[in-house]
Amino acid sequence: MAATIKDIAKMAGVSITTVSRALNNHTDVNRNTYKKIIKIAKQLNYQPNSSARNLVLKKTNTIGLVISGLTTRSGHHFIYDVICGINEQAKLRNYDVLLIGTSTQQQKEISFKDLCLKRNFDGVILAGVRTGDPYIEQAMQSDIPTVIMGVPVATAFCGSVVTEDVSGAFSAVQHLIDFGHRHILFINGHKETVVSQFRLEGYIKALNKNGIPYNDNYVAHANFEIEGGSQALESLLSHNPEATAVFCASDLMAYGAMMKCMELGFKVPDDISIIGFDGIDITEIVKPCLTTIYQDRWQMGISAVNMLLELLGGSEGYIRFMSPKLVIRESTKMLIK
Amino acid sequence: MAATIKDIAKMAGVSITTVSRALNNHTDVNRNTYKKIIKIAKQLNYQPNSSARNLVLKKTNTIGLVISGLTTRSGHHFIYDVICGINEQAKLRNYDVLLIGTSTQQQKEISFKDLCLKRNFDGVILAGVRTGDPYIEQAMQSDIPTVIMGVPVATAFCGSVVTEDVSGAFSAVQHLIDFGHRHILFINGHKETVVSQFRLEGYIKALNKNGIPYNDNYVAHANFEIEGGSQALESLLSHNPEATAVFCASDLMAYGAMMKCMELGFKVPDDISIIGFDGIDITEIVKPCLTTIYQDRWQMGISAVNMLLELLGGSEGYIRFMSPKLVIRESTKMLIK
DNA sequence: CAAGTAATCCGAAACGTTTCGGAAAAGTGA
DNA sequence: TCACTTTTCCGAAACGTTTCGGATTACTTG
Repeated sequence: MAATIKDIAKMAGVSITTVSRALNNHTDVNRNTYKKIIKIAKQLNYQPNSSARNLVLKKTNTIGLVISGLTTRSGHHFIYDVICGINEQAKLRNYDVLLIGTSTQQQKEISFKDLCLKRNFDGVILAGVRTGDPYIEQAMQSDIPTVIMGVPVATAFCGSVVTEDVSGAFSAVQHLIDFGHRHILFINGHKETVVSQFRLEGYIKALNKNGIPYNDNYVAHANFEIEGGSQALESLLSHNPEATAVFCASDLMAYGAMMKCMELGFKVPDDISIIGFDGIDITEIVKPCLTTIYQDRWQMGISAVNMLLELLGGSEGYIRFMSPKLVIRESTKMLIK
Repeated sequence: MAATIKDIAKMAGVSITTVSRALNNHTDVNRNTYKKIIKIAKQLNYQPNSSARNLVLKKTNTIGLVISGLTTRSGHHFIYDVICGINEQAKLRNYDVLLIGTSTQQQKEISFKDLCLKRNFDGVILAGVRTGDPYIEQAMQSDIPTVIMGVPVATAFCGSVVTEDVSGAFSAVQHLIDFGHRHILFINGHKETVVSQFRLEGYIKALNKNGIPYNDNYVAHANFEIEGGSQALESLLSHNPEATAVFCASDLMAYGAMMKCMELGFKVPDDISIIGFDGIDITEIVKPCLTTIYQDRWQMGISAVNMLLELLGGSEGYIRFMSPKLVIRESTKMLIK
């Protein structure tokens, strides 16, 4: 069906070796035969068979993008941009991206190494994993170049890109404190996720720095989604009516919290200030616009690809920290005593 | 490095033929040698080299997911779910998904056929294309099994899954009419997209059916995004202050319109009813919750994969219509005279 | 003109599979 | 025991590339 190198060789009256060398721009092929070969290749609409190529080159130019929890509802707000960034950058660097959705459950059914080996990935980017997910350990122990997103690890073949969650959370809380708030609730993500502990750390740090005692009753764990934020807020507020501000570990939870506030008759930001985390696009749009800690997800994707290519080039893994940025909008307000 | 079939053959003391046959569960291999081979394979953590396999089998078990405009802002609200559906279903049917972002521009740089040939896709799902995009024609003319999303075409190797935009738009407008509205604005998507013409058709149909004259000044074209909806509404409303309802060809534009309404001092739905299209997740959440025409994007992804596999099985392409559903929420209201 | 060098080319092996066409060994029935 | 089948195995070719190691031819240069 499709034209092969043999067809070209036959038509050009040369050996397949010469065709291969011409097509790959090697030096020792005559200018004229080169031209002839290129012309025939064009004419036959020749495209090299990648399977054959990969086989002999032992390189697929494909990176596996393994995403755990790809299909969780609302996941798109965060991971989509990462995917786009990866996709763009990979294309730029001449790599293809093979998308593989997985889950904590499925990770138990097929090992990370098997998953990758079977597909001959040159390297893989692993995202969406939670603490305790098998693939984290397995990736670190395998010799497949891998960059893990969101989990700070570094080995010979394994790097990571993570946001500075501690400082992000810190600046969120500091912002609220700067606005005069002292009773600050914290709706964190689920415990099994690495970022949650860091964000808690940042929360506590900011409190400490400002001489505000940490109160365990002020923090709740939810699932990063709207409903979770909504429920958590209701519970937290009923036990701590003195609170005037809440820091949410995701924008979606922040919206959930905000809706619940309105439902309960509190105005945002007049009665209660709310700050989110992520900087998803609707924060710029839905009123009141959400003050948040913005993560450049697109750039995270780009960085991941770049790091992976460094690993492929032989360098050791490291941790790339991305600093999130405080974006002040309408959902936080100076506290009036 | 990685174990090959040869290694197993050597260890088991049999030929590679036998190993291959055992691994592929052929019948003519002795029960005991079979067991021995399987055991050694496990022990060596053998995974077949897919490049070699693809080469001889002339089949990659990979489908190309070619998405034009993957990286457009806010695109995630729609396409993400489609991707997830495709991903899940492909995995279920034992196919891998290779993601390729493209654009109208890039389509001019490399032909659809070359793009696919180079990667040895078994088949392709093409999404996000606009009328006039080169890949539509090229896909239809190539012999690569392809399903196109959103463009109703059908050839021997080419099918499509599309939503019934006409009836979707019709029921949106009918809903507004049922609520007593007669002056109904329409903020459509850009003209270059296929769905836009169908939605306009549905809009007009509903008007006609109810004896309402069509007014060209009532319809504007925008870019499917928030800002577009916002601008379009302002312009439309300033010229047609008698309007009491607006139908938007995307939820995002509906939100843009809604924001602008609020800004202009109109209440939604009290002063103006708004209905969107798509049913993205925030329509359930952001107040007032948006009445909309819901498209099951996940199911569209699944259907696309299923159709592609039918094409791969040798059947002819056809058009799969998905019916969108009217979901009545808070942004539309009975008109009080 | 001889000898050395540069420019072009090619044969064959290799990559890791699958599979065709048989061959050897073992079992069957008379 | 013989002729036949069945069971179990294997050699070799093929898939479409790349590349090593040389071979041929043409060009220099003194």
